[in-house]
Amino acid sequence: MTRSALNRLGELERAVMDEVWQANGEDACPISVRQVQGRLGDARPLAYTTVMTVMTRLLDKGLLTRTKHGRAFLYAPVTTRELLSATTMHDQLQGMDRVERRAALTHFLDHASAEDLRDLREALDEAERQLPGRLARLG
Amino acid sequence: MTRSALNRLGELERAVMDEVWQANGEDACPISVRQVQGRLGDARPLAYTTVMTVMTRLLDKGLLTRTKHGRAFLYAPVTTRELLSATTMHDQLQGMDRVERRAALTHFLDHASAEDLRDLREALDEAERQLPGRLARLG
DNA sequence: CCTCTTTACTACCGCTCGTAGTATCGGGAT
DNA sequence: ATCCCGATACTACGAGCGGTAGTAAAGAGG
Repeated sequence: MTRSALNRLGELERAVMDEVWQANGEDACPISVRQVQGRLGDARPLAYTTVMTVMTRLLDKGLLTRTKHGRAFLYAPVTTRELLSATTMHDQLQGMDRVERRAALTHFLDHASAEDLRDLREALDEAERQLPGRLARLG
Repeated sequence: MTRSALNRLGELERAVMDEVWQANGEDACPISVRQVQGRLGDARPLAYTTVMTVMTRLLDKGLLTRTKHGRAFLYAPVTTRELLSATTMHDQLQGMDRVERRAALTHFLDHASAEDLRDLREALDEAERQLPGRLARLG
């Protein structure tokens, strides 16, 4: 699951991942190709094989796992959307020096909603409470 | 400058943008194609026309501007790397409900360095100090 | 006017993604 | 045991993008 691969998901690939993630949230995972086709069906009528091809590609990219269940495979997401987003956010800061990172973070907050700022502060408090442990764990 | 276009920059396109940004930091902007070719040259020897093609594409994508200077065009970045990163970070939260956003932010902090957490807290303090003004400005 | 640099236009190849057909295979019903 | 149905594997194809660059044209300087 290369980092670059994750950001470069196609439109349909992303839509399929969203359906799988949503199914996961409804405890409807692992999920079959047929079911994903059904979920997409309302907005996007696609051939069964199209959905299967996309899901196989997502499997190759390491975003889905599958297990055989009877004659069919059932698919489940390898990671959560939230974790993936967080990783991509981090990637955006890669290769910057500290000054630039700060600037980027400041810009990020400049355009954040009041809700996000509040949530972020709480999460930050929590993260800092756990930081000593994390640093110790890292040596 | 579509959002999707920004995340989907190719390897060389990204390298060219980095050179232009760096030149900008050295007050060496606007910059010519020839100069960018020279900056890349050490690590990546490319034909002049290759660099020009890429810079024209970046112009089309809205990431560069140019002004004629004598017979040549001089290019300058439209936005900063930091702002672009911040925008992409925001994009990662798009389409999530509040619970998911919070989870994503928490994951983000879980993998942040101590330095980033410190910088983020300071930036957060600053952002919250300015928040009332921002909210008022938005109506 | 000739030459050198720069630009504009065009091209090509490899890869990815959306889309799907065909061939095959395995189970359940008869 | 056989036939059928649904699922999978394999293959394909066209559009678009990105890396790469050649060629033609245009303009400035000698």
